[in-house]
Amino acid sequence: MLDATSSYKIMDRHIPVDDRTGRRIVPDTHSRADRLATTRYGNRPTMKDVAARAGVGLKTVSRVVNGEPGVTPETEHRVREAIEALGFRRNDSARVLRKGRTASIGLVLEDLADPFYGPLSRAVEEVARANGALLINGSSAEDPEREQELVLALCARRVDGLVVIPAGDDHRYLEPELKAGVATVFVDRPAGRIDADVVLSDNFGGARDAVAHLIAHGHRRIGFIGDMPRIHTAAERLRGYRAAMEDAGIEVADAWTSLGVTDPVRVRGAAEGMLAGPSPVTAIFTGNNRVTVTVVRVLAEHTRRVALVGFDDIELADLLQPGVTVVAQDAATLGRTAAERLFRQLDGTLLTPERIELPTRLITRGSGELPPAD
Amino acid sequence: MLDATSSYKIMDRHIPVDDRTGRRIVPDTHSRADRLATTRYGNRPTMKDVAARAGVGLKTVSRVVNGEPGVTPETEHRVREAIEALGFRRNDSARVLRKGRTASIGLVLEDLADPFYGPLSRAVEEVARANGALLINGSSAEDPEREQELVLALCARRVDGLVVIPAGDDHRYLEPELKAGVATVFVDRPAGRIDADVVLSDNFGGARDAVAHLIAHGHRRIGFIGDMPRIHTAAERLRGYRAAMEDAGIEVADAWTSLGVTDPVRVRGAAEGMLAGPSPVTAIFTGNNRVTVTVVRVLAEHTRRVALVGFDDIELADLLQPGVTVVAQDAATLGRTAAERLFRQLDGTLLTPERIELPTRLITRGSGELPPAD
DNA sequence: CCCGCTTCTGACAACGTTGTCCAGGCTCTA
DNA sequence: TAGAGCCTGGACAACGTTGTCAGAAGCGGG
Repeated sequence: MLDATSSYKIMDRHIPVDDRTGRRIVPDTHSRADRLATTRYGNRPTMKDVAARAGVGLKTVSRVVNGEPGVTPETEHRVREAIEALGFRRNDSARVLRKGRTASIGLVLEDLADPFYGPLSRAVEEVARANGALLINGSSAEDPEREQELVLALCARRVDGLVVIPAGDDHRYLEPELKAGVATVFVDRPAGRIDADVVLSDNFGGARDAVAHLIAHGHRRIGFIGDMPRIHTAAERLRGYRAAMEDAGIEVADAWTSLGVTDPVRVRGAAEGMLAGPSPVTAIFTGNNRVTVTVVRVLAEHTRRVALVGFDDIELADLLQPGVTVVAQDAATLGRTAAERLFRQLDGTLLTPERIELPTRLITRGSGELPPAD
Repeated sequence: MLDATSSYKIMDRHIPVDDRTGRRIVPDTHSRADRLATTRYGNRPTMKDVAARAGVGLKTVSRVVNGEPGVTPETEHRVREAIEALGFRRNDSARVLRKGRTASIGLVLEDLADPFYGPLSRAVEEVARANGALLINGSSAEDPEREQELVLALCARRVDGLVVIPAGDDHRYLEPELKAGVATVFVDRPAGRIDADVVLSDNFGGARDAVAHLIAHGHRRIGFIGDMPRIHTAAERLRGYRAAMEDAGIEVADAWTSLGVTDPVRVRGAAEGMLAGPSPVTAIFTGNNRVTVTVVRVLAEHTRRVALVGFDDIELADLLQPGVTVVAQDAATLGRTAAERLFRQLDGTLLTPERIELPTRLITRGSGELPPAD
């Protein structure tokens, strides 16, 4: 799948090639510099070329480029001139091969376009930058196979570490990589069947608080619309919902919960269903931001006022009528914490995997404080 | 800055090291396989190790790994067993060095956390994936120096191509890279002082339409709040605003335009300023999504109804009272178009730089259709 | 039985960089 | 002025992979 050879044609830059050896043929000027100047990467100059032009040894160029001591100012000047003249830039691929560290980390998430992941990946990027690393990014689209494919492609690139928001629930395929020293932190959902660092929100507690909040405002018939329970966060939020109901001694009717429903059309259907019938719900707890947005739309079309608390904050939630009460999780902190743990694994100060749970915050804006309207 | 050596310590995995040579010391079992098994990357097995274990030559392993023909099923089976047993994974860094292509592209944008860039980078990622490439991501934070630093770091990694949303206005530093064959496409804003592919929205036309829309609804005193005119999009939108006003024969008062203002506090101040005074504006045209959001908040606090059209769509804009009329640009198409052109550059079918302008779309939702309230 | 052909395999060099180590020239001191 | 020690510079190998090429083994036909 992710394979360099088959991907796209190598652009031939119209340089004659020796049929037998495949080497580039260059007019032989009998000058060492000229012969050396013929390399690949679209004929990028190498240290060898710079050395030839500056009339110094290869290693001396390396020393200048890397700011190592032991080069006279005069020599350094000549080298710098040659670098400038040729437009040389060090090839980090080769450097990586030699040094064994790529100074890059991989981030696999569900969907870059989801507003929840924007701040998260930005936070990871900031930490990476502070540690001199670049960020390689990929979306799994909630597909376990694609997740694995991406993760392994990143491992083949020899990223130093991985931040993974898992789509699947079995990560044993990562065992050889972990053993080989690839630092790994899972975020938002725990890893499956392996022992690894994980940073998550208190999904259970947040959901329980949200539903308890609705109960405290007098609701008894409370609906829940969430994602597939296969997804850890969804399962935890469902568990929180159930716990709060049970704490209040309320028996949950089957018609009140709708699981595995996220696309707008089906969410709409689920919401309509709960609001119809002989004993409709008077409040809805929505399991993530996408569901919340759709339910807000549905409720806006209804005359009866139905209370709503959503998991995840949404932009402009305070400007709606009524404002949308939410359980907010801090995506940026999630990402920052995970990335920081990653680099602590890398510098060796972090040894045993831990599970870190970050608190959520209930933000009341009106929709969650509406009384039941029977 | 982005330097592999200084970034973080290499984790010592408690393997004794020869002080003189720095090589790992391994109990000498006099077995070739055992000696070969000692490599780097946290002691990852290499093809050499696999070869030794399978009792075949190095190249045969390479053939199996890459699915090249000319290996008997029996040999292949032995090799695959060895790969499995050792947890071998091909080192793409070495592969890249040998092949000269990294099958990765770089994306430099302003801020991953900005909702406008989420869909854009997702679209770029999709195209990259379809072409077998990975995506390396970085945020410039609207800082030209940081943009350059990032771009050059990506070039040092030898990404095959770059998609850049420029922060600066001088990209001559890219000339050696372009000459060396790094495919490059600029998005959202054109490159400065170099000739390169660029994909942008019709900022001028969109802004003119937006303001003309307000004028058509009877407004004459129309304010504009936008970003620094140093930023191309901001300048174009300002130009569109001016053009629409001029077309209608309206002279723009100094107090009506506010430039270089994006942080919420100052936007709020600018908006309040326009709405106060002897002849306040009756409508505001906001230059980007962040400004729009703040102005929506400000207007929500005012009793007098002020018309509003914003550049960029915002989520839930239809649910506000009134719905927010916007000029929407299609971030995903922007990204997809740019990435597709990038790969067409790479396969050699695209030769001369072009400027592509994508149309914008005026979405009327209420706020832009309010009549003037003097 | 030998020759030539095909099929499979492996030795070797190369990609561009960095780490090691040694040579040569210099300075400084006795 | 000779010897020790330091500084600078360069030759060389190695990182893990792939491309080239040639050798070995198997096989059929003359």
